[in-house]
Amino acid sequence: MTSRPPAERPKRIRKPPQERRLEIVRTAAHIALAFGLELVTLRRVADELGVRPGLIGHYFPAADDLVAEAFAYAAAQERAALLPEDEKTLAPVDRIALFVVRLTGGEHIDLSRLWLNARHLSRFKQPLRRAVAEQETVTRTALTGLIEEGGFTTAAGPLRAAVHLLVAIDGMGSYANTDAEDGAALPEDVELGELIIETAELQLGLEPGTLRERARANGVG
Amino acid sequence: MTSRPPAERPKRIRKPPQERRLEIVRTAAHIALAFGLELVTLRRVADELGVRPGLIGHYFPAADDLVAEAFAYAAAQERAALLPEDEKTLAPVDRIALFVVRLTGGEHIDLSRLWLNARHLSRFKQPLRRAVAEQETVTRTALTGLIEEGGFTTAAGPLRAAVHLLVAIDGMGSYANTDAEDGAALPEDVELGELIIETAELQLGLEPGTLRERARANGVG
DNA sequence: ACCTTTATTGGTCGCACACCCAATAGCTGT
DNA sequence: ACAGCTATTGGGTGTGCGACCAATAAAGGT
Repeated sequence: MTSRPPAERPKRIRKPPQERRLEIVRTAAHIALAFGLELVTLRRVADELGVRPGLIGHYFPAADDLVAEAFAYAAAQERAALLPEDEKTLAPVDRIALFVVRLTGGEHIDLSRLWLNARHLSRFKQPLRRAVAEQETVTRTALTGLIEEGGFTTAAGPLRAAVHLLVAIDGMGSYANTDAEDGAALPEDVELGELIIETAELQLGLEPGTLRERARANGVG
Repeated sequence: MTSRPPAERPKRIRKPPQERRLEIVRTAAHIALAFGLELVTLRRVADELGVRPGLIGHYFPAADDLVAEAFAYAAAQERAALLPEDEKTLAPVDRIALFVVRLTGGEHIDLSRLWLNARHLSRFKQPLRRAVAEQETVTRTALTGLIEEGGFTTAAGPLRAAVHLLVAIDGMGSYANTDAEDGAALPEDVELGELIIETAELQLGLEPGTLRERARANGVG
């Protein structure tokens, strides 16, 4: 028993660049969601993927670009889940209802964390700042379009109504890392999600309760 | 000329612990405001202060505590600037007007950045999370008190009105790092500060324009 | 079958960080 | 004037990071 099996050379798996690249971005997005964008590091992604760090550096010579792409990937997925393409047949009020109710449902807490993360980190990383601005614009445009299309009675036009709502959503997201144990940030009878829905109904000139009702009618909530 | 002047021993200045400690926290708060909380590091603070890193470690054996105190210090100063003690004689509506108008005036952009920074970083640092919750509570309590005292006609009580407003403010703060160059995050005719003031007036049952007017009447704006 | 291309490895370098510890020197009370 | 306390220094350890590079091996074209 003097000879050990020869150190098990890791079989080298070579993939088409496009595929490998996607794999890397997906993994990075997963890390970003679960642990935060600052942990999207060449080493970390490589570990998760079972390859060597140098390989990640080969695809992303500047690590900041990977961070930005990871965020963009996750954010795009999120939007697809909140405003699915296959719901385009629904009335605007229904789509908005689903959007808001899903968003405040509590399952998107990790997404809120990610956005908060990105908004802060974009202070230091220009590529990420760019990606955040892009994702913002896409969502704002989509929401503004829905409001226009729905013919709501807004106080100052669809765009401003959309921004009002998005600001409220980001405000709620600011509390995503607040732990109830650390001094009870909010009295428990104040539910942030409720406030967002109130804001939406206020901005769109809807009767209180309309959005939840529309969402429930479409099987959410 | 073989002998150089003996390497100029840095004169060792010994200060009373309390004073030194305050000095350290002040310096840390300054760094946090100017460069971000992640740059509040033992080395960095020591450099700024002209001492050796070990000294900072002597006062703050856990670096996270310094970060938390730096934030708390800056946040407390901010509140003192937005809701000064010596304005307690003013009517609640005036104090709230000054609070909101000062906040949206654009000079507090670095404070918004700091809050965003802290809200995100508190995900990883428990002492900071605690400090954020504390500062939040103090501000919310003060604002709720003002709303109560002012006898406004709120839709759902002073606390909820206060939270509505604070969420909107945090939402605006989310955009503190958005650079106009990176894809024009917002159409320029949408002024976030305006939206906050609108929200405040809406939540407090005030005529549009009231808050700016009250602020101007008190010499701000 | 060989040859070119390049995806992938393995390792190095320099940097910044928190944390720890022994030696030193300024201050205070006696 | 002296002694004790401790604020302050100087240096060392270990970690994780991005960037860089030469060597290697898998795939594809001819």
